[in-house]
Amino acid sequence: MSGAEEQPQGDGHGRHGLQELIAERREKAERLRAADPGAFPYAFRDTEAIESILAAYEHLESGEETDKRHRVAGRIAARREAGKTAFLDLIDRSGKLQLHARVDVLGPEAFERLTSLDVGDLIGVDGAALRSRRGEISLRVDGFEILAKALRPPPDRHSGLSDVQTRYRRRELDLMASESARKLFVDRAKIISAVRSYLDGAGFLEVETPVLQPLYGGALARPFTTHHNELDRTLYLRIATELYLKRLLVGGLERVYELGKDFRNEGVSSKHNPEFTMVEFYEAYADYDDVARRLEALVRLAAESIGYDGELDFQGEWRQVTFAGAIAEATGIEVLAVRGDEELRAAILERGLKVQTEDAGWAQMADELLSKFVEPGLVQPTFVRDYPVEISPFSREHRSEEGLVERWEAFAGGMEIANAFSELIDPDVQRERFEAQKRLAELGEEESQPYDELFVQALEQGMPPAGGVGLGIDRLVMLLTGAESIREVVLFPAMRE
RNA sequence: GCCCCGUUAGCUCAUCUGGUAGAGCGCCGGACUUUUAAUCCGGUGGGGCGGGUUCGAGUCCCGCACGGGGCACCA
Repeated sequence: MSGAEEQPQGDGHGRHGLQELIAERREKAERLRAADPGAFPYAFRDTEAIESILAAYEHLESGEETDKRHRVAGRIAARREAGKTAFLDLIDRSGKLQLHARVDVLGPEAFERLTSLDVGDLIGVDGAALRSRRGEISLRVDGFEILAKALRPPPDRHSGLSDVQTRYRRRELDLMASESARKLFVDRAKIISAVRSYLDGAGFLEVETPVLQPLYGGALARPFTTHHNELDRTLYLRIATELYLKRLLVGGLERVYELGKDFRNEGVSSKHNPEFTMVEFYEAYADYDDVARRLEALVRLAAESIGYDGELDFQGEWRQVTFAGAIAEATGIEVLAVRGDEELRAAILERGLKVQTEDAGWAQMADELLSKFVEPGLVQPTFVRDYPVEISPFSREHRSEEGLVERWEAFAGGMEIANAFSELIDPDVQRERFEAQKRLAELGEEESQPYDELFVQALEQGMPPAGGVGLGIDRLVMLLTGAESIREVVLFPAMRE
């Protein structure tokens, strides 16, 4: 909001701009304080959620009144006056309830005080349930307290906020104006709760590992860099929790998960926010097929938790395709038959596919073929399995396919939502993978893995065979709520200044 | 980083080729004891920022900021 709010001096015109609206509301607040030192109490207790009141009186006939008293608190969303009676709409997190104010119930002074409130003000109400003649469940106002004055007018109550800029930067306005926005973030909370509930129920231990890390790792991405003054050292905001969680398996915690923010210093888009929420879970004595079953069960539970009834089918086992097979089906290129930079480049150019072939190795090109020509078509939940080793530095070699690793990525709605491996547990192979990443770094690859000696030493202590999964929570929420942009499911998404 | 589009009242939107910027909601005053986008009468508020062309710019030109979509990178 602009801070440049100059007052036109003493010319008497220009009366109802924003400054004048605020001034009017401020004067009203002052009058309320002056008239009643007890105005704006510090608490209003023993309220019920509007949702539960609505549910309790479903059976009432139109025009029927009760003497059952309830207390609710919330924001005034609308006001309809009709002489000596008035209706107010009150909203709380759970819903909207109509209030019926009558001068014969409240007396003229309180009635005047109530009807002179502004849309946006917060009140607490005490009253009896009824269903109005027009059929709406309501509360007759027997008493009320003004809890807070809104000095600024709320967004339009019919059309709400449609300017996305304001919706994201001023999420509080979006939430107060839009029931669907409120519902989305309630759903997000339910989904996260379902994820925890599944993992807790399956014997996984929730843990917390460092966000500030001396060395970043566990994914291929550029980090945010920061500095600790007292220790005088560079620290990185984590890009993944992978390496620390695997060290916990070495330590014997056997089943662990962490749900929290990762940070990647890369572009923003409708599917990417620089800080995003990820859950990673690791299971000792399991492989990538075992954890695929877990992901299916976890997502199914999350979908049920919000009553998902969309197009995607999360029942049963999801479809499975192989990395190479999916690419062959979509492009006609058998990537495993042209396993060299030049050979694959030639095959791509021959078909005239729009793929970055300059300065790109076999694995990068193959991965781009997948994300460009396969991923958008993966609408129903699908596992793509058995990736090339070059782009999977922490994944265990495939038990039967040369040059591949036991890794899958899960896709749904044309978007990647999860990534998993049979974890690499052999320290010597892990050293070689780090060496290979180091060579890539020397060639200028910015997203290569730094060598993590402590991690390798941990593997040298003996790590159990394990399956591990990373699931993007924001994308899961997008999928289950039908949101088209990650900014819709993140309360305060990253924006330019 | 590149390309295209957008930015007008507190909110949602209009404004033909350049010529005094309109509406609904809101707000203020009045009427109304079952309204729900309540209604009726009267009043009220404005061109993202910086330059340029022109007698005159919301409108044409240049630059900037922010947003949206696409491309590139990524989960």
